[in-house]
Amino acid sequence: MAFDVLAEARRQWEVRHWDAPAAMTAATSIMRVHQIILSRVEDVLRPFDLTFARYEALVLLRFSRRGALPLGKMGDRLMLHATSVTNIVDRLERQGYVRRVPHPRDRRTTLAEITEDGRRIVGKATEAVTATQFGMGALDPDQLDALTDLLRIVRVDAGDFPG
Amino acid sequence: MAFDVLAEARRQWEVRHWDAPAAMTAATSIMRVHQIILSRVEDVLRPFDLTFARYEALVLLRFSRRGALPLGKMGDRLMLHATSVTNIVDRLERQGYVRRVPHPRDRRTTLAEITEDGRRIVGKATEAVTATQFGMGALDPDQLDALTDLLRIVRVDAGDFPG
DNA sequence: TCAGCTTACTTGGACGTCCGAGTTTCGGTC
DNA sequence: GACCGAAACTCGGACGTCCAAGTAAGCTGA
Repeated sequence: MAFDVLAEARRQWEVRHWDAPAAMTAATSIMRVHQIILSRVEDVLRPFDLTFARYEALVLLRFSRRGALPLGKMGDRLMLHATSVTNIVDRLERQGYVRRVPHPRDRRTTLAEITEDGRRIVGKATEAVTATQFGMGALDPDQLDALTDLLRIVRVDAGDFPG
Repeated sequence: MAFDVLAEARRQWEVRHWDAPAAMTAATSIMRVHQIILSRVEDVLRPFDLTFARYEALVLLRFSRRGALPLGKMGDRLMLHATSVTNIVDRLERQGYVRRVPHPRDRRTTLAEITEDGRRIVGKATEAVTATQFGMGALDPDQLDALTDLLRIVRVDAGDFPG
């Protein structure tokens, strides 16, 4: 592509005097960069037979004290619906990276526990992903933090946390 | 949620001396804000029976000179695979917002043409979406542009356009 | 104690995205 | 003029996400 399609979209938007061109452009940029990062990270994860969603879930379990968390808590931390967590844990379990374990005291609750294979793969996958800087190698650390700070404002506004 | 799960993830990441914590946090923030924006915009679009993807496609056709574009060109502009465009045009056509028209000279090519209904709905939908500032009302225009500028660097790096 | 509300997870279905593979058509080359 | 690679689109399948609805289990209060 020889030109910036988002800049062109904004130009058209402004020519027609439509509202909120800056917000439109920023939102569309987010959509596009999301797509870029996801694509780059998943290219690197593919040899491990992992997607970004499953990789994140494994990292979460790897970081937890006992290597196990209730599915509901996983949904809170990953900010996913319960159904998405069920789906992800299903697949990870089929791959042998995770095991479903009943909660010792609450029979409603299921724990997902990372296996030895899971620990091994998350280590290797992390090496590969960090080597690509999560697809954001074009930004220096200050720019990355500036970006994170701007995005935090949107997250607070959405009620992710008090701020 | 009473705390910033991404800040907590970064803390854990750094405690273990894993690499590229700033990139990890920025990438994860993008993922989350993408989800927030998409959810907010689609909430507003739901009454029109549109998704963001289909809305964007309609806007693109609305902006085009003849109200019609080859599917391939739509894919370039929207940065989507050909199969995604086929899917979106299928649905828009079923809704009566778009019509498939054969290309006058190249029989391989199909044009998607916006209908009168399509023009009407895109106007109404745009009013609704801009009223919500594309879910980014928490940022002022300067911050939106700063965000767009940072994201542009990633897009150029990914080869979206020469820069 | 037990009825009713809440919590935790699963199921079924819709949607958008991608990939790989296939069909039709175009166009340049020999 | 025929061949062969390239271009444009479609099809089938996988995946992740969401929503609505359903089931099982815990909890609360009269």
